[in-house]
Amino acid sequence: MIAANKKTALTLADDVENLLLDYMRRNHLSAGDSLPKEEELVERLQVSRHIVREGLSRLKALGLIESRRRRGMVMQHPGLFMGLKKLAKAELIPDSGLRDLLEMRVTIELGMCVYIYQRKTPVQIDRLRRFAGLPEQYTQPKELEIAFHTELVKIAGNAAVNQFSDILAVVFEPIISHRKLEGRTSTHQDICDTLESGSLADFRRTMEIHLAPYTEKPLII
Amino acid sequence: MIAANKKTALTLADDVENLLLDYMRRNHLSAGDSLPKEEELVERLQVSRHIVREGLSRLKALGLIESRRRRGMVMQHPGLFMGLKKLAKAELIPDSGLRDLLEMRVTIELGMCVYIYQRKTPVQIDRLRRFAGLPEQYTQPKELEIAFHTELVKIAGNAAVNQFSDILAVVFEPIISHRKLEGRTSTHQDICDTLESGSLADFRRTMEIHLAPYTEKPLII
DNA sequence: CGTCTTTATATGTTGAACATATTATACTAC
DNA sequence: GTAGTATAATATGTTCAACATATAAAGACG
Repeated sequence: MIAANKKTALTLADDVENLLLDYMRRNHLSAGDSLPKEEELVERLQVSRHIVREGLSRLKALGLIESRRRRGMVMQHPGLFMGLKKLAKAELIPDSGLRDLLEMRVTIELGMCVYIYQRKTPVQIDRLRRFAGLPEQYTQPKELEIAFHTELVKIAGNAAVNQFSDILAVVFEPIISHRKLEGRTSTHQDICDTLESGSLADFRRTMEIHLAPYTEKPLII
Repeated sequence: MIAANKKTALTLADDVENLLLDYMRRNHLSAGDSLPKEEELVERLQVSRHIVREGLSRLKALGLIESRRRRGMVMQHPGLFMGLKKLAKAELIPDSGLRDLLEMRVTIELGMCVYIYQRKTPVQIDRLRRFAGLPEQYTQPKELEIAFHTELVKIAGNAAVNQFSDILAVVFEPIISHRKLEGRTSTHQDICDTLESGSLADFRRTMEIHLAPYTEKPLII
């Protein structure tokens, strides 16, 4: 198990990127704080302004900072899945990745049933019902299916899961097989009903039935 | 609900980043393919080389490409969670985010029980046992706890989940409360045993008991 | 045919300069 | 003194023109 197949020698911009990340960590910077200005970084790191800007640019790509003229580079609340978001939007995730992500997404929803049930409020259920039974609002039934589940999982109130779920909502449409969904025996209406007035066990069972087409063996495509 | 609080006018580097992503999508580029060389991009996009390099640098930050001297920019299989990985390594995820991620991670493991059980092999179980009962290999019991669960979830064979789980393994150690784990009634050995020779229901119940400290109400810290 | 040398090429790095938006300051008017 | 406006200062945005360097490809040589 020899260590390095890594030929790629570290470039100066790579170093700057890491040094900036390290600077943020050491100084416990959080959203709203600013980084030293480019000129100062040039002096402290002893590299050209160009390289500094490349390093900063990478932090922008990660959604960590935003640059504002005359104010400098200010930190943002980092989106946990910014990279995934860009990959998804650019449709650069290979099919194998999409399948894994779909399995992951469905698994999360199933596992989150407990929290959804625990943390539900009447308002949220009302809101959810709007996505449950009004297909005429959407041209494609698939979109309705996705929107409903995106909304459902939001009830659990887990911010990380919500970001994840929102991003994925865009990319699943093409890989969901409509035929597989037709045979199921529990509807979105049923889910709303059991969530509102059933037991946790009822709700979970309804969800399991509803998601069965996704969890069965040869997973779509 | 007025639309735009977005003051940040798009910079040229932003455009280049998006154009490059779009170029990859349109041409169905995947790992191994190369992008046009910088000089060519300069001509086609009519911006300075510096700007082109900034755009390319951002794709590097996302792990989408790697630059090799004299060969150009070649695409990599994109890590789905490259952004999260960098945030985690730099310890830039706020505590609220870590809590959500831990809940997400535990939820996934619980939901993945079915697949773990379905896809297990004797070899994997043997490997898992190495992390189950040999605390002397680790200085901190917490590290053992994390390593075991990281290994366990790998049996499901979901690449996306594996990446996610590997990244998170590094950051959870500080936020896991050791005291809460002490009272539980199912051990890593029990998990191995039921996975090997119990029913799916047995395995799932053992997992639920084991993960109970994580799923109980006031989630750590 | 294989090994070494040379050359061409794409990325890596630097410097100096100018453009531009926006904050901060100074100034005017009421 | 406060409000509104003109002015200057400042940090980021952009460009151009070089030179450095690693390395893949071509050529020379045994």
